[in-house]
Amino acid sequence: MGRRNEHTREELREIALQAAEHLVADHGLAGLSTRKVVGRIGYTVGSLYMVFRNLDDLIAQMNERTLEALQARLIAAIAGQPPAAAIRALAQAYITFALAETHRWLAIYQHRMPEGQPLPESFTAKVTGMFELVQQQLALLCPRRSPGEITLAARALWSGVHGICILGFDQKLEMAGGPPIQEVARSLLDHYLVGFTQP
Amino acid sequence: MGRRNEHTREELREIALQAAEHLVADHGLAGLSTRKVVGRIGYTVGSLYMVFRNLDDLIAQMNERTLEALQARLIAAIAGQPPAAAIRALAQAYITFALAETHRWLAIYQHRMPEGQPLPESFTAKVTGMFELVQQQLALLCPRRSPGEITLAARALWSGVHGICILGFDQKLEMAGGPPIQEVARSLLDHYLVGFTQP
DNA sequence: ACCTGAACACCGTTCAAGT
DNA sequence: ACCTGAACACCGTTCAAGT
Repeated sequence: MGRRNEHTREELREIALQAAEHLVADHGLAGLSTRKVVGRIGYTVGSLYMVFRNLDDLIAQMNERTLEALQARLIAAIAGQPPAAAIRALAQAYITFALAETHRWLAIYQHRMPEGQPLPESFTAKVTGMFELVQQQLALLCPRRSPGEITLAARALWSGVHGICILGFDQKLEMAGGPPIQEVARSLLDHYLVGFTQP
Repeated sequence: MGRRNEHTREELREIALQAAEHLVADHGLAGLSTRKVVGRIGYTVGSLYMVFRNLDDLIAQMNERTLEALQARLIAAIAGQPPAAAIRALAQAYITFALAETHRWLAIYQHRMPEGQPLPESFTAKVTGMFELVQQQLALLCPRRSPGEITLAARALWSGVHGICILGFDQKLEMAGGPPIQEVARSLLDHYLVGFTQP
């Protein structure tokens, strides 16, 4: 036993995160466990703790990678678009990602750090960065509005789109026969922006 | 052992649900377990399965009671209010409940039934009932709008308010220094309704 | 230094056995 | 009929021991 050195620390981290992502994509966050991760990569439980502080740390790092993928799609979606179209493109890209990567996207919000422990700063930084994409386009669209008003509107719209996705996937607000979430989001943006862009 | 008959089935169900509610209120859904529930009520694990199908069933029933409490507050909030004020009152009452009963309210959305298993019909019925409160007030406010438009608007607004609460409590969209969620919700409703009530 | 695997304290669920 | 408590298969985490 011991000392195999088939992988560097960084390689071990990478294959563990990939294994975790596969497990979550297939069975949701509840289907993830340390033992299943190491089972997939041919290591034993203990070795995970060489690379991650614990399971919560692994999940946080996995979710951070999901955020990176999401942000890349968002940035691609607004490329070259004027502000009004960009805001709609951001919402649609968010929904498209949530629809395509449902389990991985859900895991971002399902996971909660234990009581006192905060998320790593790099994590919150990525969330803030994504949020600023909306804020920038809103500021371009409504140059007369104060920074405070822009922040408020960005939060209202982004939270709104997120809520539409969350409740759309839960069985909680059963969508059977209801309007598709793209249309709900479009309604939210269109009507809100009418009110917000007016004098 | 066996055969104590200190409680009827219904009483056992009641004290178990109360114990579960206390555990969740104090430590969140993650702090709930069958063993902790029976520890609190002086029974052993096996006895839980006389009254609940499994832990998921217990949680679903607990969440249904939370929905009942929430709905009661919502109904009280709109009493005697004209439609426009009633819609704002619904949003504020939802936020107030989420702020006061954060863990129990979060548990409604954190819990997910295993793969195939759907939520009991009584559960989805209560969600639908709550949702219809919004729909009714919107229909009163905008009698010209078609039922389809009313449904779309109700879903957009209710999902929006929900998303504002969810992201407000997550560290995910860090609220530090940001506007309070009541104000974000007010912004969402005000601007949306300007656009929606216009010709 | 790297990795194992046993150990520990938990967990959900089942079920033979007791009253 | 009601309830127990042992049993089973899982889980996250730690750490002495091996190379």
